[in-house]
Amino acid sequence: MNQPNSNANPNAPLTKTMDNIVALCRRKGFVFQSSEIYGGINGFWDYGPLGVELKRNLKEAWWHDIVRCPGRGPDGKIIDMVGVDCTIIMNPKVWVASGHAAGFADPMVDCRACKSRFRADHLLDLLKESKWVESLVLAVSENQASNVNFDVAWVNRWAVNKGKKLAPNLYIVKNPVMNLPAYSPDSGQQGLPMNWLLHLVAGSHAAGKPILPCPDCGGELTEPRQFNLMFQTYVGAVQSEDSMAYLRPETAQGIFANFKNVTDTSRVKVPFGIAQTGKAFRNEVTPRNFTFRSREFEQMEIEFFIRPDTAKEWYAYWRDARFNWWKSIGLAGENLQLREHDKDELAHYAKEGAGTSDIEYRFPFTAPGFGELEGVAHRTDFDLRQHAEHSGLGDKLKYFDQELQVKMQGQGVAKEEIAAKSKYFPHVIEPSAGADRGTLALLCEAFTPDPSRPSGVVMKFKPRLAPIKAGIYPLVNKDGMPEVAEKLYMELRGRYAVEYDEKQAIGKRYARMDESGTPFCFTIDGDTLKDQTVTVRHRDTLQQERIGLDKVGAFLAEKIGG
RNA sequence: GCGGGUGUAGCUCAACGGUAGAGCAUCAGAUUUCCAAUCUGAAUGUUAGGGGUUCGAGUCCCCUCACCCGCUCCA
Repeated sequence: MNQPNSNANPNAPLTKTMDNIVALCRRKGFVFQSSEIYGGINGFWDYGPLGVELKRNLKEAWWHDIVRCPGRGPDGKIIDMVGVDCTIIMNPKVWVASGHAAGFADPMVDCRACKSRFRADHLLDLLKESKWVESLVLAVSENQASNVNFDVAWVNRWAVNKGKKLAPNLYIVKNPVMNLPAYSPDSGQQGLPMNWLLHLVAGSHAAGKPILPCPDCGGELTEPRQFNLMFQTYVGAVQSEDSMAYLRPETAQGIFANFKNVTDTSRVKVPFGIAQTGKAFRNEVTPRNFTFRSREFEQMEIEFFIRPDTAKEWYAYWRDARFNWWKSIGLAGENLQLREHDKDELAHYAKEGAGTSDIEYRFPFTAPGFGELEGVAHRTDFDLRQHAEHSGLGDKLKYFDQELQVKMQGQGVAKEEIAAKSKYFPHVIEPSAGADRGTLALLCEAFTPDPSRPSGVVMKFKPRLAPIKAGIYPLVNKDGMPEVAEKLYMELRGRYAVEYDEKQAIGKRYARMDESGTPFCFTIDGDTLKDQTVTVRHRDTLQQERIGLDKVGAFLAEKIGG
């Protein structure tokens, strides 16, 4: 975000940089820093009067299009979708079952010499790829048949030559004349020969404990430290180990935990989806890039439950449907892309699945790269199985597919087989979107510098998403115009977010509308009083037209849609 | 967490270690006939916060916080 700030020169045209977008968000009341008057708090953001409308519009569009009016699936049938609203704090066993309690805590090590940081569980892999280790292994293996019982003299020789350049902070480079002990597989060291070699050159014998050197410089690493991304809290007034709980790191588990409740009460049948919006919390190591990586954020998640053998088609369906949805709300240009994950970046539960893809937006701070808006993943039956096991419900958590049962009965399948196959754990396609990231993408997409306008910038939100749909203004604050404008405002405000303003010159009011992204202005002028028409001012084109005073509501309904 | 940088009114910036200011924006009144118009007036600061040096600190020193950049991390 360290882009040149065009505000430094008030005469220079505004540019589409993150600094300028953040400044507009602050100035117009889209986004504020949380607890700003106390100096803020890292990784937390508030939405102001305009921002809350924008984010609500995004979430409501999602809820409307996903839960109320989902389309037809790949099977041609109307999609079955219901919603839930689960608590942020759940029984801590949920996070043991989901794997978050263990998996969200990454042990990290730091290099004391060069200050690099690594994941402790990636250390060996990083070392194998390290330049100085490559050189060392080459030097050692060139000079003997076995890399197990090598001569320590060769290691010392490497240390004073190549090692000095490649790994300046390595133990044996700093202590090249030491008498190295004879490490061998029989001396109690565990693991691969690579390990012994690394422990040897890192001076493990001197430190009295097995330590590994820094992949970058060979320096001494700190003990692994836990970086737990889960927010902890306590339930009840007394804090103790027993009362410890977590703020959810994702909303998905509330859906899985309620799977049985929903199927028992709502008459949904596989394939069907459960949708939820809500806050989630992660102690990110580095909150960065405005609201993009916040520690408190809101998700819009669907868990779509399917027969395992239909995973491919449903995965493809949701991937494309979600991509098109983001297009439909205004992220239509080249800044939106769909990216299929490579196998090696898949989450543990998705390795065997039909795939994972990200819907990504090119934010000013990621450009020319992209940042994730939504992930669509085939989660297999991992979560339901985990909850079946950890809750003790076992097979009771399985879905009973009566349609399948009837079908198999018709085919004359054996009774035992029908009993076994008609109860199963459905697989899951999970489209998981970020509401705050979506809002941020809408803000970035809308931000359009325009030197020809007094405001210098116009926020081109689609009417459906715009925080304010229309401004209703008397051209001048007299001659009966305010009365007519106020009456129109009172008629419209029950249905639409509209604004009434009678102060200052009309040009100033239009300019403010450009910055808040209001797509239409209805201006009551002298002619209105004669022929009952008003001027419509279009934000994007600056063009004006006249329509009947009684047509304004229908005009908005048509333009906003939905 | 590590390293580097930044922090003065809503914004953009001034102020030699010696009384914190300007422009724009905002608000009020007047004016008015379609794009930040004009006139008059008003409000605005614990100089990020705390401590220290000094007769005196926005300015020098230390600590904390926040933000930015790089590293790291990112189910």
